[in-house]
Amino acid sequence: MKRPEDIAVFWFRRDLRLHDNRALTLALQSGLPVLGLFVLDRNILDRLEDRDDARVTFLLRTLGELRQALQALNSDLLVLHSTPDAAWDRVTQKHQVALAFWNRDYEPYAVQRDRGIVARLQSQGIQVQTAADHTLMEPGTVLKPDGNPYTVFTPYAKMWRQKIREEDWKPLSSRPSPPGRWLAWSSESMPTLEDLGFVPTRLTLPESRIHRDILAHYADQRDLPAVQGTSRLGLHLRFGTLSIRTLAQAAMGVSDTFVNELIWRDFYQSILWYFPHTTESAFKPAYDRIVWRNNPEEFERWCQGQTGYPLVDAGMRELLSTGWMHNRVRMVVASFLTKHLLIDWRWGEAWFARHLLDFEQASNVGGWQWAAGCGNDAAPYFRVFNPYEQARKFDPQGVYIRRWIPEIDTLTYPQPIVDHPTARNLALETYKKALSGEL
DNA sequence: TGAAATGTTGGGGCG
DNA sequence: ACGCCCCAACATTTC
Repeated sequence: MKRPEDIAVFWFRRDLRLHDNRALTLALQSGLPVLGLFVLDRNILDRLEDRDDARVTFLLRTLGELRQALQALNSDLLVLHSTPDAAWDRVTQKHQVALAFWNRDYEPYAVQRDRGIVARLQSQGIQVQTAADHTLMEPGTVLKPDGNPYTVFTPYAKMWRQKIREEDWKPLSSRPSPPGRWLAWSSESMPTLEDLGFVPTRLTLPESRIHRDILAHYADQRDLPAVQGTSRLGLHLRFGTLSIRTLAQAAMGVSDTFVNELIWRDFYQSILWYFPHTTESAFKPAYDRIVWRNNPEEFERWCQGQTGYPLVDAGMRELLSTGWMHNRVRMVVASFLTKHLLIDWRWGEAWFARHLLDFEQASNVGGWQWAAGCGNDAAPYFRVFNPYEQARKFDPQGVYIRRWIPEIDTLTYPQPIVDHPTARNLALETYKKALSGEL
């Protein structure tokens, strides 16, 4: 009987591509035949609220493409629907695994999951190697001179720009040297959407193309929700169908404003890595004393785009209709929920997490805490967006608003849910109370 | 990556 | 010509 061959396993997670993939390149350089693995994680999928969650459609479509690409190389992609622990047990029982590779993930759930898998594999004598791939400067590489993490963006960005080197933002050459080889085999079939209990989304999924003209005009156009002035690539960065380095290379020297947004992305990854409790509680503890009104009917009207504030409703309807919302409008609706309606930012964070195709936990939590005023380097609490002013400034012709609220000029459009000056003053009072210590 | 309130300035109408 | 008032425009402070 032939002795089974030592193999390497590459665990795909949020890096669903073959090119410019750091840990995958390491795996292919190991000299061992590489088996590609993806786990449809029950811990995650079972908690999704919507059976037509567009991200599951996207995920399965992408896995299908990845699988085809590997089949063209006389290999395959092993896709298992289970918990990561059980999936790895199955892989190590079937194959003689000597090495395991993956790219690091900085979210609290992923950190805990990976810690468990590392222990499990090491106890079986399997060596684990990880790499930095998801960010340009991964958490831990941009620190204050005293070694502590930055909590304010501006000095972080300054240090980020000082520290970054060409190898941090240049994509890897598409052909690793040595070329490496994939394990020659054929897997059982891949689970379908139906197998997982999901149905196809009705939403249109964005492409991963980088438009150079959008980058070139980014600084001037990014705040206009009626215009296609932003990259809309978040979904692809989240699943790794677009390499962050490919995007950075396109933006470097073209749009400093856009690069700044990539720094915000790294910044929030670092914040979540060093302060994982911020998914649950305010970065600034005093803000956990805010007495939210948390009116469920008002929350529902916010969710459905029925607040009677045109810019807010346009944004919330855009989110439900497309799985995406313009960033300027994200700030407006977040300010409105937390300040005008005095609803806990976690409610809004959860709604965005459920509906945004480009949902990224670090950016979502960071952004919501920023808007609520309770985050690191946040907007001061007294900075209350006026939805009418924001519309006047950024949608002066009302093009965006009319696109999403065709009934704007009819009687069917609701009256404002709250009066702006009244709501503003109540928000200021409520925040002030929480911060002054009285209750 | 704000908006409102308050303060200052300067031009024009008018007695 | 001058002082006074009004108010828009801009600047500063406050929330």
